[in-house]
Amino acid sequence: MKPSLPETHLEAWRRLYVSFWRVCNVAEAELQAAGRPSLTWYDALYELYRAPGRRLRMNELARQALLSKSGLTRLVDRLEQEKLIERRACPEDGRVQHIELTGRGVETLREIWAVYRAGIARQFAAHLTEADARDLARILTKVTAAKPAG
Amino acid sequence: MKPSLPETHLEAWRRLYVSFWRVCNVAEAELQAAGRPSLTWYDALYELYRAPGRRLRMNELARQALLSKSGLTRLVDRLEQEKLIERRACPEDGRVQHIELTGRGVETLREIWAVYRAGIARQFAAHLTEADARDLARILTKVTAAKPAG
DNA sequence: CGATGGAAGTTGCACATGCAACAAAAATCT
DNA sequence: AGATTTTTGTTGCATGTGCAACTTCCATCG
Repeated sequence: MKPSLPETHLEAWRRLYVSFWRVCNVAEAELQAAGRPSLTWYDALYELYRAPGRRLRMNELARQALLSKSGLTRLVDRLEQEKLIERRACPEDGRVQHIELTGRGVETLREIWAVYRAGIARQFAAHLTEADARDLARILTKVTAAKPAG
Repeated sequence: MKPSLPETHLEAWRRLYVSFWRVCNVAEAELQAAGRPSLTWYDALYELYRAPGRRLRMNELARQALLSKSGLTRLVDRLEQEKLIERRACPEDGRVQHIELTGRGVETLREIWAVYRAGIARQFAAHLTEADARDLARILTKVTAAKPAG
């Protein structure tokens, strides 16, 4: 199977790639300067925040936070140490750990978000009109909505 | 300064974020399955390939490959070990190292690109019309063209 | 039931990366 | 010229991450 990749599409990917790193690097730098945790913690806390009951199993969280199983184990170790989450044994399945966001976790999530949000606003949103943003979201939804398979 | 970040813009960022990781994760997995180096190597080799004379100084390469100075030192160590680049002392400035892409480096670059390209085509480009890609590139250029400052 | 197979998380290890401290060389200043 | 400052790249250390092997528990099948 020969994948077709016209120059226009390639150029779009390049721009997306650079945009992503531009925003993330700035945000990471600002988070560190502000003494806040990194975007990795944000992603994990945010996924928990969105989840029903503010908790997820390790497996689900790993997939949504884009980490490997082992990577997540260590991340959860750190989050637990900071009392941002709690590990709860699942009564129905002895293998499963429920990771539950604490109040302190929500608080930290908001602190990170304040900084992250500012970075997105300045490095990204400030350059886009309302129409731009709408188009962008519409087009990229086609990518994200598709099955991740190959 | 209060940064404004309307919901539309935020949604656009979220889609971009997920799109990026989707493509990169798949590409990384496929590169590893194919026994090829990672995207980090690709980025470095590609920047060298684009550069006039196919060489750059450590500083420039670090900035373009989005790595820290020390990170790049180690990366260049590995690339040199594989004979994909060569370190050349700069005759005009004793502090500077010119990093020069070798023929073998170009070859490896093409090998990585074949796999990477397929990933982009399937996970990204396949979902976009020509007009989508054009719009995407046009809009994101506004982001990438802006000064990275804050 | 007991045995086999599979799934969920955790650990050992290797490796890649960033920060801070450093060495060497150039630029600047007096 | 000599001293100070700046720039460029490299190293020590700490940290974060993935893969593979392992443990524990559940599911399935005889």
